[in-house]
Amino acid sequence: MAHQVTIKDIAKILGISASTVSRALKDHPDISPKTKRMVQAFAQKVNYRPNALALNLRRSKTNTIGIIIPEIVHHFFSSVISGIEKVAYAAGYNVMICQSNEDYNREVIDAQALLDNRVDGVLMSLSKTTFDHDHIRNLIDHGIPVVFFDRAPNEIEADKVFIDDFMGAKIATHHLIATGCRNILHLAAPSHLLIGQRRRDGYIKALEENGIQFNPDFIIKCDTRDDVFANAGKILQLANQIDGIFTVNDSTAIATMQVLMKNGIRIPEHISVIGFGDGPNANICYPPLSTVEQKGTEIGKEATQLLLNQIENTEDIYKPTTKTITPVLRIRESTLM
Amino acid sequence: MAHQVTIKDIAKILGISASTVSRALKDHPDISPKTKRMVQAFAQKVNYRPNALALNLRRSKTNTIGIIIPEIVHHFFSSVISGIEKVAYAAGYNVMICQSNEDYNREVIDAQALLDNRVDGVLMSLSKTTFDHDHIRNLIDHGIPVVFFDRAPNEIEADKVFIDDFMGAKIATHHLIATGCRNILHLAAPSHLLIGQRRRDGYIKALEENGIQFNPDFIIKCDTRDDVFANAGKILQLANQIDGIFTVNDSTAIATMQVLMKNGIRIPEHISVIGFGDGPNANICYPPLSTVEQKGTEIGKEATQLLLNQIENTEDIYKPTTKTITPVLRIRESTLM
DNA sequence: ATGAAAGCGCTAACAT
DNA sequence: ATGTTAGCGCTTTCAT
Repeated sequence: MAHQVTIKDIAKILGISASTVSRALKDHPDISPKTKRMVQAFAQKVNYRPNALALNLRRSKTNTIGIIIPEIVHHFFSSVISGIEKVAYAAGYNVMICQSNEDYNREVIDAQALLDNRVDGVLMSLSKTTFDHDHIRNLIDHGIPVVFFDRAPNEIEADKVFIDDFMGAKIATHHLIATGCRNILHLAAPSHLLIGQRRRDGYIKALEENGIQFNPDFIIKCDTRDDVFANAGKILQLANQIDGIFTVNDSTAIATMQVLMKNGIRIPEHISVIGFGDGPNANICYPPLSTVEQKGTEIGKEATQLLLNQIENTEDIYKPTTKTITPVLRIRESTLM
Repeated sequence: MAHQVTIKDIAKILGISASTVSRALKDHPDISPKTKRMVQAFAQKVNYRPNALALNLRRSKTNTIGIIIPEIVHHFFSSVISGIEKVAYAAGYNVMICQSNEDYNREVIDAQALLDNRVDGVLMSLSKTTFDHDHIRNLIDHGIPVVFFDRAPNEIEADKVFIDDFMGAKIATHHLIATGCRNILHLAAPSHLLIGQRRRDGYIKALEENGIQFNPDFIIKCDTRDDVFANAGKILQLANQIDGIFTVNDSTAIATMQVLMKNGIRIPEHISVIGFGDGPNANICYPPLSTVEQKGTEIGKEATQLLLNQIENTEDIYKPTTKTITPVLRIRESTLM
């Protein structure tokens, strides 16, 4: 097992001091060209690599970004990670990932572990069970910048990156209207959830902007596959009054299409259906689902960029920004052209 | 911004030496109960936390596991990460994730970065463009244990964890036969890919074990959604000679069902279909797909366990193991009961 | 142009 | 029972 060669090793072998080696390696002007060449050539030969642990301790800087995420196995979140990873890597940072599993206690421990390891910054999305934010304040108090994505606490001033749910819902509904729909059903998430509320508002706004009277009967709380089956009767009963459906997420849209088609309703000829999310199954279902792309990768990239700005601008006092990413329409075959 | 309190700080305030503080904090028997109480109480009060950077350097041990994975946004791989994360966390380790993006050069850089950071071990799955393994040997030469999952090099002796593709295919085919199928089509991956070959062999073996004559016409190279559409004619032509289809992955199965149903063939009444993978869409498609679960989480857990064994058993020479995870059948509605 | 020494925070011989 | 010292690998003043 090969021992990692250190600056001291090089110094001893070359018969010079460690400080000279250190300087030579980083091209310090004081060092004579001859010494530099010698040291650099030798270092190369023995495959010298600085010990990151020692550097970290010395500089109190790790070039590592911490991530706290509710769950990794989820298309949206894994896309975010992927985006983070890309930008972080390009800037010379590593990523340390913690999964809270939607558990507040775990999130607290994760935050502490990242602090203990002196990560240079933290990107996080709150767990569903997090209502207290002392662990986050603790990070910030210790000078660790935090940027939130997707799920952020109102109580904390920090950079935040969101998808624009309102706009996404509006765009989706506009698309239905533009392709001729006039009576549009919305399958919604409960309105105590922010996304439920925002997407619902976007839907209503789009109707309004097109001079379509909003009909409260055309909103059903129904945001999971099972919900759709439970509400199948209600949906089918409305089927002959409507010509479009906007659902709060893709899996609801897909289940809805299945229920409708099973009952002889053709999509999009009789009813157009549009979802929200653009996960992998939007392409695989039948018919391929028109939907709104949630842009996880871009959210991850943006959040990381904001974090790096903060990490590298240590100078002045930082004014928190909130960035809103506008989702884009993915038109497939479940809506008319 | 709160300065992190150090052992030295505590020592100074309490008027004792740093070593006494250090010992008191870890309940060293030499320290008097009185001093211990004093130190521990004070440490608690000021929320003392050991600096992981200093510990890492001192012990040349980071309690961090490195992961190199081809891509994060992929159900199988993200499940593996999730499994890794669980076991690692329970054992007090953090995870550092690198995404090779199926790029050999990136993989080399990632390996080096993990080495520089002195991770205690590495879990990896090779990128598709990796044919040289010096970067991996480099890790091992420097005493960093490496465990592979899913994609491993034959040339390297190391722990490896795989899903048993052969067995999975056999189980799937057996299930079709057990539910009455006799003429089973296999939509296969190219046989130069290991999984293509192994799954194909499992299919043939199952036929054999049931005394069913293997018909070479009943294997079509077809392993993507687009492939299915391209081969739709061929598949439909065989439709009246067959009663079951085993596909090499789920998306192929789903596309096949769509083609068949569009042509009036009922599933599973006319033809049963079974896939391989059990990604999120197996539940969402219509009809819900019977398939073979690839057990990503379990693979991640097993691999991590093997790695931890190696990290912690530094004593004797290590004899590499290969672990094969047997996949399990997920029976849904695309096959008969 | 180079070297010696101190220090980042912690621990573990080695004193006493 | 406690303190002193040295050292993990590196950088950086401060000499020379």
